[in-house]
Amino acid sequence: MSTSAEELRAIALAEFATAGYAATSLHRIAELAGLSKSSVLYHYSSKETLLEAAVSPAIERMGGILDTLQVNSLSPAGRASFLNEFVDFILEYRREVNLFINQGPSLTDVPVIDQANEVVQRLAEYFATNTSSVEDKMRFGIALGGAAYMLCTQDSLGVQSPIDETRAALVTILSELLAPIAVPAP
Amino acid sequence: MSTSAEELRAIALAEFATAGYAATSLHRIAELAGLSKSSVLYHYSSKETLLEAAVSPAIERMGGILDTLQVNSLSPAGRASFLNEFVDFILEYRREVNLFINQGPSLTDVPVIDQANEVVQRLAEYFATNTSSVEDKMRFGIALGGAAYMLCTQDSLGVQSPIDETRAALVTILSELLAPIAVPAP
DNA sequence: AGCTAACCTGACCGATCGGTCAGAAACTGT
DNA sequence: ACAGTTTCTGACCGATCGGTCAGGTTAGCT
Repeated sequence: MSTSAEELRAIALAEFATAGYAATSLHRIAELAGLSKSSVLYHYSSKETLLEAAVSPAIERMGGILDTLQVNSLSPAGRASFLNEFVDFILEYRREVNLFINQGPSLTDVPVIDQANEVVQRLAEYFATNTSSVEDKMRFGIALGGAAYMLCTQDSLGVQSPIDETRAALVTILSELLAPIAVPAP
Repeated sequence: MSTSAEELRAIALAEFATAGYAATSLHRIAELAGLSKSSVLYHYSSKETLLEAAVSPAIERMGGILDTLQVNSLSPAGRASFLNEFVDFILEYRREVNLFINQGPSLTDVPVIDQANEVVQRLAEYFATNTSSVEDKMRFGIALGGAAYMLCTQDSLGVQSPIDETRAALVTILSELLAPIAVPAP
């Protein structure tokens, strides 16, 4: 993998997440990378391929987390370790998660986005099956969408802090937010 | 105002919020309304005018709420009444808020979006000036972005409830989420 | 019926979109 | 120096974008 390819992937991810996939042109990505549009299409055979390269690592990582979740059941300790894993995930892949959350429902014709939607759906069901309460479902939605939003706009919100402090605060807030969601009796 | 104009406004708002402003074509809006693209441009002289018509009521309403806020200071009672006002606002204008939150930063060249960004900034400062804590700023971001996300995707999250129940749950969750933000001594 | 104004449309415009292709430029190992 | 591969580019294509314009259709008023 050449340096250009990896640089293009990073630029495309940032633009897709902030400006939107459909609203980001290959010309714009090329311009930011200091290349021509043709060069972008040399490294990635289509715009969709570029999107796939940008987001698939995040999908695989989250899929893996959810797989281990089915085995290691819903004990309180399992809950806490899952939350830690999830916070690490969302901190590393904040742009990807923001993209899935905001553009997933409207990009259903793109295969890789469908995979992402399925993963988000699995995550939602993990919480939804354990509660029939409307408030609890809302708690999950606010936690997921809120964390993705906040982490991608913390600059404009005046939040600037070392990542350790961000991580600790996020664990605190999400724990509190999701705590009322009932753990089923064993 | 003809029925077509109001119908176009509603359709455009829904499409702009879900698919994105840049990604939504006038042809698409016309198609959903059962009209031609030319007819859309008869009622609204440009795509930007249509966006303005779609979102300006929400901007004015939120601006009004923030104006009364500066007078009626930061007493705990004022806090609670503000939260109620804000929940009513975000329930009525959930599509508009979702649009501001997700597309505001990337549409700075559109004047009406700049107005919206200023309002969001005022709201952020209302919370930010009362706290220097990183965690508290993050609480505000999660509450704002999370509520906007959850209210616009509650269908796919399996949340279907009467609006009164949604409202009550939202007040509960946001109160809890924002409670730790310190109220300054009088 | 006749006039007016509101409403709607198809044809057309320049610009930009994603994508193709032939070939130039740069780097490699020999 | 040479050949081969990787990297990069400009010219070009059909499709779609937002927007203009001249003219057709409908409705109400006198």
